Amino acid sequence: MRQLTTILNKRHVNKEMTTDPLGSFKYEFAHEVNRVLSQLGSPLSFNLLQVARSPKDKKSFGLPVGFKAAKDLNKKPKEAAKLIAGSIDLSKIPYASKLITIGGYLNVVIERDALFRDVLDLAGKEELGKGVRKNVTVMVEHTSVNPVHPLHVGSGRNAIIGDSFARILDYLGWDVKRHYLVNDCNLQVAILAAGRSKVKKLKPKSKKDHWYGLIYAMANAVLELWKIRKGIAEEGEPINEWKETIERVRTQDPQIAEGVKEITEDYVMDLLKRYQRRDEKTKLLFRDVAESVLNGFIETLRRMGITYDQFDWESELIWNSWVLKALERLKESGYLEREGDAIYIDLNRAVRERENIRKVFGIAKEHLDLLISQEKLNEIIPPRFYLTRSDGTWLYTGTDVAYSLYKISTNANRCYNVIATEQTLEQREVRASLALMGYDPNFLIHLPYEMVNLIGVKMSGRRAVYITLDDLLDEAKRKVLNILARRGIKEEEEVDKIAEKVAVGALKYALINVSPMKVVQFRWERVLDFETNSGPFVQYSYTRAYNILKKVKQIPGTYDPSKLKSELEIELIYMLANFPERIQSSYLLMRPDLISQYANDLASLFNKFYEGHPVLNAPRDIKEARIKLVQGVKGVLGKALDLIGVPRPERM
RNA sequence: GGGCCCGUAGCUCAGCAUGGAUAGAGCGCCGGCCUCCGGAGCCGGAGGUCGGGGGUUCGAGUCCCCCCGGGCCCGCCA
Repeated sequence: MRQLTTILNKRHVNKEMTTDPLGSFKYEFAHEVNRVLSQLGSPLSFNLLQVARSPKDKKSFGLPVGFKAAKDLNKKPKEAAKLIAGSIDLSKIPYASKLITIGGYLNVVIERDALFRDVLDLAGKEELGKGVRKNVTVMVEHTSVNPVHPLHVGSGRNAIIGDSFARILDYLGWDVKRHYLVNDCNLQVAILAAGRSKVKKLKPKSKKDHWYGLIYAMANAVLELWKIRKGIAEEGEPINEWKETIERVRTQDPQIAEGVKEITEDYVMDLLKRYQRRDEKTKLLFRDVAESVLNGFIETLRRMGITYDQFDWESELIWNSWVLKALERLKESGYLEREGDAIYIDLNRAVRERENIRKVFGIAKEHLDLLISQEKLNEIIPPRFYLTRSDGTWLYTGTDVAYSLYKISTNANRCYNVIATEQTLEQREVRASLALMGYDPNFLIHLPYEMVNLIGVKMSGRRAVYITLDDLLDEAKRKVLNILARRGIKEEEEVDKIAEKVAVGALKYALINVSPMKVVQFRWERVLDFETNSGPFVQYSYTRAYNILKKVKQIPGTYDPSKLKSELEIELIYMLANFPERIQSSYLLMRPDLISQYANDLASLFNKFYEGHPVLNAPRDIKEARIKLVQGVKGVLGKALDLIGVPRPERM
């Protein structure tokens, strides 16, 4: 966390401050206070985040310097604040007009008109909080769902968070490359391929990812039942659930239920082995399956406005010898071991011997000694990190290490991996592998998120029990169309476009608006609720601002910001002024939900303003100022929607 | 058993990186507002031992420790 503060205090170094008027005020204020404190011999220091708006007078910003410095200066809080105030040079602080002390607080009264003017200008140009182009490439890997069944709400959360985070990085000035790892070399795909091989003659009857999802469930059911008969099934594989799965598939597609039968484990493993060895016939089977499902994904994701710069195929990592390059480097490290054809990294030894590996797992030397003496090291760190199976096929872990090697060979400066929290340990193991290969493990940054809990249903891809994104989008769209019909928007083509935008907004907002570290409690109603705190609510406010501006012939060149003096107007502008800080937070904390929360708050405040503040019908001077305000709100609201990937409708 | 995460209003969630100046939204419930830029809106009301207990501090929802409850991980699955 110390690191975070350091970043925040360095923010003034680049030119971004020019797009963050309030931030530059806060920074210089804290900086000036720090200067005086050190002059007075106090080691205390403040950062810009601590500068808070005064809830008392509403027009000043303050720091609790008196309370904090009381001891150092050997004075009461009030006197300490006054003493510090005496040496503050206001000319060093932009937008500062007056210094006051309230108890132990040292407050600066802001030059409101100047601040408002700068904020509104930047907001209107949609440049508030925008970073300068850095000419540094950053990679974001997200979605990367196994191509075995359609995208459901869980995978949707990944894609939406990942896409939003990429948009935030882009706005802040990085060149973002969005990558999708197509996992086509694992057991799940092999099971699907095995199923497909049993019904070669069938042609897809529905959207391909949905259709293949049925084959996948059927293949799983048949395989598990076979395992149960052979007595090699894992515990907790109840025969009934698999029979139910077969019936579920039968009701949707009897041909699949009839066609897919008798799949053995040996058959699946053999297929996988052949594919990884690039057997041409097997390749045709796997690629056809994986590409079909992936194309279904792409269609859905595209509908949601989520696109990628590159799709990286796991199989290519094997065939183009990235896995072998990784093995070579790991061999050089001396920690690569082998047990028959199963290859693994001796993590236990690596952790004991290598400081950089301990660092990846967050274990200090002293802690390590304690763990070793208590024989508890293996409880914390799995002793072996397997990369291949004993039949020589690559595990996901192995190709993931190779993938990391590939990533670091690009010109990217770092890579965010948007991956569920359940893979935290695996992500550390991969980072450790990167370190053993001689690279900086911090190149990879795990952006973790929790799962989606479908209330009342236990989702299972293997059993074809899930809510698909396609179904959610369609259902939301139906509801929007109903509302639009009542609102009298008739042009058919436009109605469809609007409904699509609103449906997408509703779904994306519902999945992004929770902190990534919390499990989303998902209900259909949540996506279909278009009231306050929803995507459509924010979109609605946006269209209100948009349509006011549309009726304005010309945005005034000059205006008087002091005409904006009602409490709501002032609050609105301060909220706009906070946007850059919000973006910074959401970047540093890897939390796109902070943007959606902000968008909702801004929309809500704007609606209140809208209710009681005529714009077009106001007297000329007030009208000019309010138009600038509306333009600023529209700009920031629009940009916030962009950052969370929610479309901007113009009517709805 | 060990590690990580979560616990704030009936429900779903902000607020915790910055300890500070009177704990916030939405949904649901109760009651109001469409001659006026779009009512997917606005206004008002009821509703809280911030999981519990210690500690640090002038001050703790926020920091530290212990405990309780829930989730995830500890696979030659991904």
